[in-house]
Amino acid sequence: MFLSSSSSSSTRQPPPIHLPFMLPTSTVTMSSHGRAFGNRFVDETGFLRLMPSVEAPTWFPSSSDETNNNNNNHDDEQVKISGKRKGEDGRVKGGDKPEGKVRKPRYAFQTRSHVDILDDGYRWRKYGQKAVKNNKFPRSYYRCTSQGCNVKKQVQRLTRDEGVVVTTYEGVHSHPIEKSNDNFEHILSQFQIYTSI
DNA sequence: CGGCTTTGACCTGCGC
DNA sequence: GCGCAGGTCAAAGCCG
Repeated sequence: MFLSSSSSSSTRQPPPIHLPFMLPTSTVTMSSHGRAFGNRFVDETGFLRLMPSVEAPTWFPSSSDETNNNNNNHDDEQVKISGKRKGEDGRVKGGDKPEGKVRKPRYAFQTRSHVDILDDGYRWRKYGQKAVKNNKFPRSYYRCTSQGCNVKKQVQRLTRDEGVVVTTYEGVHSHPIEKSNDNFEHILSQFQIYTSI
């Protein structure tokens, strides 16, 4: 089908970009080892910036989408919340897990890079890929491989700006980060290298 | 051989 | 009610 840029198939993983943040529990202070980014994470010119959804956690209320039109300043290529389903027979299909109606908060941000996989220090397993309407790049779905950790993330590249990757996290890790990655300066410099090409 | 990716099928919610 | 789009499952295949 469609390959999402250089990252797929032939060789397993391209050199990943390391993102040392921990998932926030309530608001959006992304932090890594005590280092807070706040929402001045970077911007337009830049490599990394928070999506509006991040700054407004009410983006995904428990009951489907009643408020998802509040913050519709995402582009047409927004990361859209939807999909809700009740499992029957305990089998889960489509949508997300049947953990009642409580939807886990999602946090989305953009990065400018030519690789899709942002290595945030956790181990992820890909469980799906879907073509998205109005987007020539597919969206990839990942789940944290750590036992008992239900965190998921979606990765999608924008059609309009192929250099931009939108990553959406859902849930909070229930375990410590698996790889050590502090040195955020180094990481930022990586982004600069990527963007300045 | 185990872990991971790929990919088609399936399920659900939403809009018309 | 129907069709579409998004999200997940699971079998098969690949790779280290």
